[in-house]
Amino acid sequence: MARPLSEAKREAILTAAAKLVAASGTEASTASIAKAAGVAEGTIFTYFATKDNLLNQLFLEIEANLAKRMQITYPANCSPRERIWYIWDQLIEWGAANPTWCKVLRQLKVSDRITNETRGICNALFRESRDLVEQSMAGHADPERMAFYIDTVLIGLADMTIDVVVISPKEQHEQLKRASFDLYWKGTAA
Amino acid sequence: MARPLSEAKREAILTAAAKLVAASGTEASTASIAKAAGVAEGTIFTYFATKDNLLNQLFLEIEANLAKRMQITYPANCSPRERIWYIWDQLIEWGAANPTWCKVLRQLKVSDRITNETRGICNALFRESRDLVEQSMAGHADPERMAFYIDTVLIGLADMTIDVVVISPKEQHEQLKRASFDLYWKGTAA
Amino acid sequence: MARPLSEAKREAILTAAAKLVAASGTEASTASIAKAAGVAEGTIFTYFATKDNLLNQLFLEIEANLAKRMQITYPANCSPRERIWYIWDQLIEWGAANPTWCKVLRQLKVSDRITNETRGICNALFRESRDLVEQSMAGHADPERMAFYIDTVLIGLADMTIDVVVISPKEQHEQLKRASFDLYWKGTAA
Amino acid sequence: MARPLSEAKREAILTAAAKLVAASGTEASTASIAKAAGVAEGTIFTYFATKDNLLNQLFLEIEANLAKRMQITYPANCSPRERIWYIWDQLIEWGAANPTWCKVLRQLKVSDRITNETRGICNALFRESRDLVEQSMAGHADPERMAFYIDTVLIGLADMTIDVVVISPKEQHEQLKRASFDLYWKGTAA
DNA sequence: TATGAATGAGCCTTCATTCAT
DNA sequence: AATGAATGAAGGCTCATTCAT
Repeated sequence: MARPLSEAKREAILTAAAKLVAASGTEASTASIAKAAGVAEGTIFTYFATKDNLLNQLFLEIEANLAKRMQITYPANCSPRERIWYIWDQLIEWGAANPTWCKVLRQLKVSDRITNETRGICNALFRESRDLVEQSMAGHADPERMAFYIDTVLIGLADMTIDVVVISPKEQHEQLKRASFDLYWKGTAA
Repeated sequence: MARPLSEAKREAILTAAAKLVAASGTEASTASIAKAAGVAEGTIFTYFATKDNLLNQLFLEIEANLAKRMQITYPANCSPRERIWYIWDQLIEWGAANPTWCKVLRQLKVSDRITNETRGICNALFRESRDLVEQSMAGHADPERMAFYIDTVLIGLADMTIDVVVISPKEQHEQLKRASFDLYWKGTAA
Repeated sequence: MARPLSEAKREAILTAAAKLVAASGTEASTASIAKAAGVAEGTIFTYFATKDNLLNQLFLEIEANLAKRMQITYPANCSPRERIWYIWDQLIEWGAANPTWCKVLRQLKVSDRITNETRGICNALFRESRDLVEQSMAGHADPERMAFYIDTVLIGLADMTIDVVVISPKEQHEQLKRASFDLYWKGTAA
Repeated sequence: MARPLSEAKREAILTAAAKLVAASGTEASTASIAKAAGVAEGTIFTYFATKDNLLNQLFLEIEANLAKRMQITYPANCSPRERIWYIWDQLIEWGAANPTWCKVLRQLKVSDRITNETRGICNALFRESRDLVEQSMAGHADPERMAFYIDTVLIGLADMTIDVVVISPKEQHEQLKRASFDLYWKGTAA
């Protein structure tokens, strides 16, 4: 079969799925997703072979969007600390701007319906950004702890911050962003 | 009284539920839980009125267990830093010793089947420990950021650490515990 | 097994069953009946082998009670019309006094859980009264229609009357009883 | 549109439901109805939202069918007695021709699964016929007893007659119809 | 005997997926 | 390609009945 006709329809399905998975997790039914997307129940299956496939694609799409946001061209003469700050800023702003996607990620990250293959692809998406972070952290943090600081703490702390930002009044956002960045930078100092 | 309700059976059901929810989330079927518990399908409902009730009780039971572990009597002449270290140590050790429960918590925390009432009760369970932490952090961290540091970061960072500890070889545990504690303590310094 | 110890308990179960069957038909659960009777769920089955057995006994008991009420010693020098009137009066008064039992009969008469054997026994209970009625009607009604008048119409018309009486204010009872008796007597005249 | 909802399938389900409800009352399972209708278990629920809904629709459909049969155009110069006779004739013939439906009505009339709304709609269906009956009875019966004669006795007596007709050999039908009509007409005379 | 926990078949309903239109 | 009716395997839960206490 050729590529399905309507990219718009595919997006509509993914958008609807995001809304419903954010609210109810993977238990959101395909029928409810179809309805929210304004398409017929069967149409979902011409764009996604199975529900699991839809969930994996949704996960992938959101992660890809975030990964793209992380691909930053740093200003010239930028200190390592500033670089990390840029990354940090992008992460939090992305989360604040896309709270539904954040919820989806939280739901899907713990679901066994997301395959290891999908998870692998996502990791690859962030490889480049990750390496840039590692370079920026090189002179700052203990090399032995580097993997822990980057692969576990960075995203995790940002996630937490986003969670709080999303439910806080706007005037506190900047301050929270600062607090969490400080925590990260000072905490990871050798 | 006829056969009394068996606490052992209740525990068997909760244990089976923990194992299956850890793996598959709330989609674990009551039938599969019953089977894993070595109990008839109907028996589940003499101990728990509904599946949601079972999930909430499971959540509560695990949180209560953790809360109990947090109730620490500090050694005399203990510095604030050492107090936080004791807390930290308990958290990570609990997680390392109960990886299944950790997974269950992660699954259930994002599920809308856990009621607000249940969440409220759990918060209350940790109130005392939380206040002790706040006292210990009083001279150390910026008061304005205290809530963020304690309510969001402390548990979150510990969770992350546990996740890593659980999948790491034993000889790295101590080192990971140190790394994450350092991160927390240094990061939260005013 | 000897006769169960407590006749009172048996009656309690039947009374509870009557109340619940009147309201919900045979779908009333044995558990709900046990609860209403103030006995344990299992106890029902030491008095009645199965639920169907309980229902049949209930039917039988109520019919027997009604049959007993029908065994009338007529006043001397009583005209046929007056005899039928006595019967009629007893029927309606019994129904007005026992609305729950009436509802139970209506439910159980259409249920296939009441066996033919039970129905046969009930018919036998009314044999004597029936024959008295037939004698009284002998000079009044067309013999060819007698069976229809007695076996079908008499009870049926009385049932209807009872239904109306039960939901009517007391001051209309006498008048309704008269209306339906007139209908029967005049209608069956040859 | 994809496959349209099939009126034939809807009828098949209702027909199967009628057969099984006639025999076993509302305890007839949806699975057994689906099987008897030659349809998948789930299909029942694309035609009827719930089992209760199916039962109510079934009741409604049968009552509507009967109501339609009651809408009679009387021959010109027809005496009141003859009019009632026409009604009577239609009622009994309908019952004799549709014994299963009669049983269904008897089962459902006593079930609390039939809502008051459904009962109200059914009453409305018969309003017109009822008024015609009242006009025909106007010079014949005591006005004070009119409601009782029409709303309670007419249908009730017809039901009884049908019950007997259904189990009687064909050559007795006419005679039974006559007997019950005579009973009604003579019995209701002022 | 009385109790009520235990059982597992069965109930109504939902749901991912298929397929006729 | 799009539709939504059709399917039948689960799913959560109920219930008559059994049986350990």
